[in-house]
Order: sequence, then structure tokens, then C-alpha cells
Amino acid sequence: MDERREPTMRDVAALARVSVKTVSRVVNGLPGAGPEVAERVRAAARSLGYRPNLTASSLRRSDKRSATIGVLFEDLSNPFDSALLRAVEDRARQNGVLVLAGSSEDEPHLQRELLESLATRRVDGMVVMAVGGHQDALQQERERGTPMVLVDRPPTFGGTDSVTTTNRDSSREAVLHLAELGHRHIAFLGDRQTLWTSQERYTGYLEGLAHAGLKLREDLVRTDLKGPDAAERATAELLARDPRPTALFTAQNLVTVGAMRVLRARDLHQRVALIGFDDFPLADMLQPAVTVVRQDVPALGRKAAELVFARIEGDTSPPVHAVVPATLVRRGSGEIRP
Amino acid sequence: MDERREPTMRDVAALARVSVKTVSRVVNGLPGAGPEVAERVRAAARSLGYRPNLTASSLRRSDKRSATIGVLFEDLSNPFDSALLRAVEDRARQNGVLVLAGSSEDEPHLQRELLESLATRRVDGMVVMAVGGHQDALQQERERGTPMVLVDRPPTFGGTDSVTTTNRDSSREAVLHLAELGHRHIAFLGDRQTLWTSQERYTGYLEGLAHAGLKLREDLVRTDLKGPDAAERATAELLARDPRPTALFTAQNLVTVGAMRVLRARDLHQRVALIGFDDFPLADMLQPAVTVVRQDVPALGRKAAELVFARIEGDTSPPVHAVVPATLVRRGSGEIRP
DNA sequence: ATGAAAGCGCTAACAT
DNA sequence: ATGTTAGCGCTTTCAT
Repeated sequence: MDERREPTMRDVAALARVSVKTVSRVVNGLPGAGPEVAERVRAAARSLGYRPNLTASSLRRSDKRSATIGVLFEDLSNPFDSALLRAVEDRARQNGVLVLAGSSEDEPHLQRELLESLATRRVDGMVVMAVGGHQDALQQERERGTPMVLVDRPPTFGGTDSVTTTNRDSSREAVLHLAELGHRHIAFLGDRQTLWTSQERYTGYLEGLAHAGLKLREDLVRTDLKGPDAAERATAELLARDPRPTALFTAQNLVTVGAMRVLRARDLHQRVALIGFDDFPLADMLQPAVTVVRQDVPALGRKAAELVFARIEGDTSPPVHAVVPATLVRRGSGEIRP
Repeated sequence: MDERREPTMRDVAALARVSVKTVSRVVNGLPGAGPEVAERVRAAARSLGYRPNLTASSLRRSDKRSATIGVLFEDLSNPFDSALLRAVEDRARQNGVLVLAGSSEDEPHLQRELLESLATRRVDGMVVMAVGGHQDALQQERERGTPMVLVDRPPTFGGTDSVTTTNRDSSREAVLHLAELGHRHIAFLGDRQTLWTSQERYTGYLEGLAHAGLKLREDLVRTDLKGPDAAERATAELLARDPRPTALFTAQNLVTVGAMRVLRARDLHQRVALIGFDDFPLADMLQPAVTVVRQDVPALGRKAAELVFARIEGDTSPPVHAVVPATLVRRGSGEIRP
């Protein structure tokens, strides 16, 4: 385990009795090296345990590529985020690209710091889940020319690609589904309104009510619920309203969890309908199984990665705003009648 | 969004009418720059939008640090892995270090490739969840002097730190818990036996039986279950045995999920006891709530990160094999009597 | 307190 | 087919 110096191209060149440039050619598989010499170089490299230094290479090379992209999500331990990361990673691997990952915690200052850390390391591009209401740092980075794709939430500034889900349409569909079952009092529980997704889902909820000819009851709307605890308190309050809501539309996965806890605690889970936005593991194992709007996370991640790579390759076509369809997965909780 | 060249220290130096070295001093907050000059430099840097190039800096600097570590887990979308990643990330952030993350998929060739990708990028150290039975590539990397810590599974070679859980003891505790309730026929369902964790948990199961004076029924042992589907089939088979097991010990989270599905499908979930290794979201929301052995994932990740950083700093003390205690969380499914 | 020169490990742009 | 020279953006070393 001793710390001997990493061998360099010079070491290999010396051992193979050729110039560094020849080693460079062989290592990179470029033409211009005779088969004999090439073999001698490879042998020398092997015997020294030589490994190319991408840092040095990318510094000198004209395209300056680091074969690394940055991924900046809200919380890498959230199932949605980690599934997305994995999808990006898989696509990146096809290009021989590695992923520098970070969690912004929805904190503007963390987003800014991480952005700077990534820039400092000269990543080739970034896939970012923007902090709600704080895209100025992203815009600045973008204006410097850094290839960037926003996921889950679109840019509030121009000239940048994004990949999002059918938040509004799918939310409307969910609410209409409840209305069709006869629900007249459908509550909305949503995450922070600074998040575009939350706004869209709320709008979809409103559209659903309107299409169904239902009157909006503002006392059945609770937003800015950050985390399951806030969702629990809100659910408890909603259930105290008169008339009591017969169905809940929970617009984010942690909110869904909080609402479920309360329904269960009050033994209302078989009586009050529930549709959640975002699928989650074991949703099908609960009783009743939970009806959800499922995003196509692998598709979101893949598309985002493909867009950054296209931009990295120099694609200058107009910005793309890809929208990946989500699906209503009927499992039971959303099929409870009033 | 135009692609102007990133400003360099030279540009800043020229604008501030000082030498590059002075800019370097100011940028890195080193002494040896008068307050006036320093301010001039900062102003120039700001007006040009200068950002240091860590790639170039780390190439030249004597310690060669990239302020980046590699994290190589089995599957970044697995809740256990992603929670671990997050813990490592949080600890790394305290050191101003970023994380290059990859999934090995438990594939030796992927592990090898990713290892090489990380080495090529000259990460300062690595936190690795070793592919079962294939640690040769890790050993080679380690022998080159790369600071490395194994998590979840210990090294099969010497001179390397590791952080693991009380797999064996906690498994024994789980089995004893079932035995104390009166269970005599306790089945074991485990993941791939190439994984050290699986072996340990199986050994703990055996110890539990032995301590309780129960006879091992080999027909109640199923190993090498990769993923929920394999677990489902195995569970179905086990439930056909005579006498039927009255309790299941499922030694990995996906295995637990598979077993639960079958118990539920046969309406046995209230009659057959179940304890799973690894906690998972919503385990408390199922009926019955699922009794699990919970690992302290944040502690695992933090400890692993701290160990790599110590090694990066040059700590040459003997290898550490930290063991983080897991806890039996009694929720109901493990308290069902035979 | 400041700077000039050299060089990290590699590749670009020319030689030969 | 191979080598030479320069230089990427920065830090080291040694001047001044």
C-alpha cells in the first residue's frame, strides 16, 4: 500500500524508448504508430501500471472536456431523485461520462455553492433540479455558456432545455377520476408553492374541479406542506371541516405519506379516497393499495442526459422543453366512492 | 448564451496590472499580497467573471488533490444505497469535497471500469461497496496507494478500512425474538451468498436457532434470491412445506418485499410472522407494520467518509474495521405468535 | 510584498 | 511513422 508516484507518459516513453507523443497516440488509439512500436508502448505501460491522467489531458486538449457532468438535485436520498440520478447515470455511461452529484436541499445558497464547485471542476454540462424560485444562479451559469438542462421544473429564463412531466394534465385527470366516482368534496394538499410542480398540480386540480362542475372550496386547499409532518397536521385539519372531504388529492410523495398516516390513524383509509402524485415503493402493498400518478422517471432522466450531451456536442438548435407523460395508476385508494 | 472563453488568471493579472502569482495568492487567500493590490485583483476577477480552474490547480499543486472522492455502490437507486450516498455527500461537503458516484450493479466488469474511470480522474479517495466475491480490482487499486474504504462489506484483503453493520448479531437477535414467541419453524430467505452480508445474516440465523435449541430445517432455507421476484417464488415454495413455517426471516430489503407480496396474496400476512433485514419507507404503514432490523445508514456513511478523509490526510495507522450497531424495530409483523 | 521562470502531465501544431 | 516544440492554467521555487 505504499505511495509510489503514479507513472506518467514520460516514464512509459522512456521505457519504450519512444517519444511522449507516440505514447499519447498509442494510449488514445490514434493512428500514426507502427504496430511494433505500439506493442512496445503497451507493454511498457502495462509493466509500469500506467494510467492516463484525464485531468492533465482535459487541460491541454482543445475541447477541454472532462468527461464528467454535474447533477444537482434537491435530495439524492429521495426515491424520486435517486431514481432520476440512476437514469442519468446510465445514459451518461454510454458516453463514457461520469456524474458528480450533489443535493441542494432546496436551499439557494447550497445551490449556488454546488454550482460553483461544479464549475470549478469544469464539468462538461449539468442536469439541475432548480431550487424553487431561485434560478438566478442557474441563469448566470447558463449565460456563461455552460450546457445545462433543467429537470422536473422548467427554467424561468430563456435559452435552456428542460424535461418535465405532465403535472397539470395528470393532476386534472386524477381529480376528474375522483369526480366521476361521485366525489363532490375533494381536498388538495400540496408542497411548497415556490415549486413550479406544485403550482402546476394545483392548477390541474382547479381545472379538474371546473371540468367536473365542482365548486372550489378554499377551506379544502392546503399548500406549502414541506414534509410528511406538515402534511399530517394539514390532513387532520381538513378532516375536521364540514362537510368533510370525501377524497384527497395529495400532490407530492411525502405529502401523500403524511396524509395516509392520518387516514390510517383515524381508520378512514377505507372510506376517504386518496390519489397521490408520484409513485412510491410498496404503494401496491398498502390497504387499500394507493392510486397514484406515476411519472416515467427513467424516461425523464434519459431525456435530460441526452439533451445535455447534445448541447455539449455543440447542438445550437432552439431550446427544447420535453414533456414526459405520466400515468394514473388505479390501485384502489382512488376508487373509493363517497 | 455565447461561448466566450473562460477568463484565466492571466486575464485577471493583466487587468489588475499584477503578476499571475499575485492573483494566485489573492484567489487562494494566501499571505503576501497587500490589501490595496488584493482589492484590485478581486475587482478585476469579479469584473471578468473569473473562476479558478481546479483541474489546472490540482495538476500543478504538490498534493495533487482534486477535492473529489469516488463513491461506487451497487445501485444508486436502491434506498439503502442512496441514503448511504447522501450521508457520504453530507460529510464530504464539510471538507469542500464533491462526490463522483457510480453504480456497479454487482457486476465485476462494471466495478472494474468504474474504478478505472475514477482513477483516471484522479479522485482523492474512494468509498466502495464491493461486488460480491470480486475484490481483486479493489485490491489492486488499493495497492497503488489509493485511499479506499469499503462499506457494507469488509475487504477480503488486508490493509483497508471498512464500515459494516452488526449483521450477524442482529440477525441472531431477530431469530431469537421469533423463537421466544414460540416459533419452531423459522424460514430463512436470503440474497446472493457471494455477498458477505448474506453469509453473515445466515450465520446469525443459524446461531439464533442454535441458541434457541431449534433444529435447522434445511428445507426452510432459501438463499441466492436476487430481487423480489426470486423471493416471491421462494416464499411460495416455502409455504408449501410441511410443517409450514410459522415465521420468516428475510435477510435483505428486496427479499422482504417479495415475501410480503406472497403472504398478502395468500392472506397469511396476519398469521405468519415476518422480520426483515433493512428498514424501508412505509414499513410502519403496512398491515401488520413490518418488524425490521434497521441499520444506522447515516452513521455508516459518515464514518466511511471520515475514514477516507483521514487516509487522504495521510493517516497511516492500522486499518480500522468499524461496526455500526443495527436495531430491531418491533412493529407487529415480527410479534405474531405461531 | 511582488514577480519571473519552470514545470505538473498531457495534447496541438507543426516538423522530419 | 515518429519526434520536437510549445503551452493548457495553474502552483512551485526562487528571486528581488
